[in-house]
Amino acid sequence: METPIEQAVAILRRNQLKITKQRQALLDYLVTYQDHYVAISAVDEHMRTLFAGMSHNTIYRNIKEFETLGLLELKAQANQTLVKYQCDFKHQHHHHFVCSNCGKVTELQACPLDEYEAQLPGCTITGHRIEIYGLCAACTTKQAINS
Amino acid sequence: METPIEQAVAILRRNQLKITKQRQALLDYLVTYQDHYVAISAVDEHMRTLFAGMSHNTIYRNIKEFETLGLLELKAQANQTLVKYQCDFKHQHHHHFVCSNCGKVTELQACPLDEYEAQLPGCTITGHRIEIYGLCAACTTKQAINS
DNA sequence: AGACTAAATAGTAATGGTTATTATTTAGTG
DNA sequence: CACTAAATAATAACCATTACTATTTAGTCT
Repeated sequence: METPIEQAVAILRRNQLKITKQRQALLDYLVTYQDHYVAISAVDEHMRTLFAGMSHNTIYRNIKEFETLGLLELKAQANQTLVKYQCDFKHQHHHHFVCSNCGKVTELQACPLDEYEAQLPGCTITGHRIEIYGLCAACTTKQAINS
Repeated sequence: METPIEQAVAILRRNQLKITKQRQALLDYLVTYQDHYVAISAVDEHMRTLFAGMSHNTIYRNIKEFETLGLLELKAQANQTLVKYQCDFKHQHHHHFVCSNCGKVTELQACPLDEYEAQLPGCTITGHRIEIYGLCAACTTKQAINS
């Protein structure tokens, strides 16, 4: 039974990337956010307090590399980019519900792409993104109590 | 038969916003992109060549105001924000197909929200976004010819 | 174990989209 | 025409991200 980090390290090796302390530290941190999006700049700040002397460049570069390997998922937001650990190495197709209070991500089943495809004759579909926003069950309950 | 700009101006008045030269110029420009997303920074650059002395602040502030009025639609992208004129003042619910070559936006019918809602017991859904990417019919044809 | 080499990193500075600040101007109103 | 709140111009600042380059290091080969 491989841990997520062991799986990730295996993927790095498979792609001839060196297993540096910095990359391991990054993975260790990101794996704690498997189902939440975090701002890359917050990851940057955190890593640089943990390891004084770690360079911005290293963090941003590795996050991008990890994304191309499928280890992470990136998402553009106003003024910054969010990152989430991608535990699903099989790349199963799914979509997301994102809690706007705590940031928790829930995977959703079902995909209506076929229905839309029928509305786009002659077009070439290369990708799509479906995202639902709101409060997760826990945050919905909390909100009800505090009001 | 009101033009889109007349409609927009009416909305500004209705919200006690002043009809300035700058706002009119912005609307005039944005209305030419009714079905395409443009980078706000590109709008900024364009407006400042057309009207020397127009301030960044004025452009960004007004675009945000227009968005809250429902005149525009904003979309976060890596490193910048895109804007699209929202001609649909009735706020009919729909989703988008975006051509990644020419930027053309096609509105799509149908929304699978109900299906997803059933997967989120106890949650509060506040919004959602569905976007499909690819090449529009015209760009698909062009690509076929050039290859 | 030691040497080698390409890859990775640190340290620093720059970039660029966006926002803040404040004095000045202006649209709408009476 | 005068008045006033709102809007703008002209900066400068902010801050996430990227660029640059000298130095270090992981992996490999003896």
